[in-house]
Amino acid sequence: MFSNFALFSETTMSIAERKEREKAEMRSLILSAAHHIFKEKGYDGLNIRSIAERIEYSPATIYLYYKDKNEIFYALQYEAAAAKRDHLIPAAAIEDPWNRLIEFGRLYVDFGLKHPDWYDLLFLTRAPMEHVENQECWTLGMATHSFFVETVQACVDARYFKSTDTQTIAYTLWCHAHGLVSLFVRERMRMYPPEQREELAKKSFAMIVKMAEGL
Amino acid sequence: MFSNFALFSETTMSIAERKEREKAEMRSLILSAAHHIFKEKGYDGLNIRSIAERIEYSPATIYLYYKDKNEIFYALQYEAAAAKRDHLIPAAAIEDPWNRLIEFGRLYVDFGLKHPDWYDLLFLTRAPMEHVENQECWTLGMATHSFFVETVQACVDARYFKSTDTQTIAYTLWCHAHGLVSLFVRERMRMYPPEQREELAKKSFAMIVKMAEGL
DNA sequence: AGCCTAAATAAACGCTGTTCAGTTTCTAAA
DNA sequence: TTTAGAAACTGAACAGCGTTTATTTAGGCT
Repeated sequence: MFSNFALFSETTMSIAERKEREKAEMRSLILSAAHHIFKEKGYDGLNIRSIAERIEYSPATIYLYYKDKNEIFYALQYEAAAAKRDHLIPAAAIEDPWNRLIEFGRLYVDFGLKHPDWYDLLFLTRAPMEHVENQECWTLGMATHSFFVETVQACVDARYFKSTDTQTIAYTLWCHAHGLVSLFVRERMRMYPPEQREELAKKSFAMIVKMAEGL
Repeated sequence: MFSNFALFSETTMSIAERKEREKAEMRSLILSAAHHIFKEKGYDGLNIRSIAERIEYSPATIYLYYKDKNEIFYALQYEAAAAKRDHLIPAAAIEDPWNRLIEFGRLYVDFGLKHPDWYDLLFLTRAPMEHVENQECWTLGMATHSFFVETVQACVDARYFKSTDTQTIAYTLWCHAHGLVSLFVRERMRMYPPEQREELAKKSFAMIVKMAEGL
């Protein structure tokens, strides 16, 4: 009757460990399936049944490992955040803060244009943002953003700007980069001829750099 | 047998006119219902059945007046474009191109923050953009955008900038404003404390104006 | 071997956009 | 005024979605 309270035997322990490991493996199996489908068909083409089919389980099984589709969304958003961080890492090696800032910006835009789906997931998708603060992806995103702000701060400290309002400078530069990428990702560049679009983006990036020099 | 080819009688004509009028009235009835539901429940809360219920027709009837949900979406997008144009109109009265440009930008951001749903519909919603070029909303949006570019051109002509690259200047300013609004609309300002957000937007707008002065 | 728990699933629910066969309403000609 | 035909409208269904439930299957413990 009170067997629940008995200490675990060694075999029980190892079995419990295996169970836990299997649970984690199943979660990552589901996630990697979601990842693949997302990359192939985009977020719209991603649904529970297609995940289930790919891993050869029933749709209901998914719900034993993820509470709902949002949890999968959060996990995927974490992958996007990691991909973005990895893409930006090369900039961190640059010592001069000004050059680091420029390269960071260039890589940020580059990431957005090369991986529109990831960017979309991170910054453009409607999601239950009320809960995202508690998610890993949020923490990671904040860390990357902090790195950006710190680089701006380093530029301020090194007197690259006249202005010392680090937060506003960072935010303003981010707005530009985010706006630029967003117009591409959500296909609002159609008002420009296809062959002009990328050039316009490059010119605009160069222009914001010039503008920032005068700050 | 060939009665199809007979000339319409006068009564037939007037009836045909009434029919046409009724058709147009029905279309606008559907659209205004969609408009209301959209304003109350947002785009996600808008569906064919809710429109049908509101106008007291069956869902199938909707399809006699609009090909599919996308056509309603386009019509709604036109309303959003019209609302945006109306919001920006006051700027057109300002004679000095530089002040006109600033006010245009201020009103643009103001519109986005005051009507996030409209802004979303215009610039952030995933839509079958392949066909939107043929829609009225696109024409209207292009006209408003042209007004913006012309204002930048007027500033260039009046030597407000050293640079003469009108297109890139306009695009860069647009990127900033669009990015700023997008971060609000898609709730990515959560990394800043609520009470700081609007102030940051204002400061950033002031900063981009300052930056533009040095162009 | 038998019991209990945990894993997996088939089937359903309620929601969506959309279509179609069938009914009702209206109009034009006899 | 009657009647054939067209036009307007709708109930019911389909296929797809996220999610839940009752039930079956499998695995580990006594």
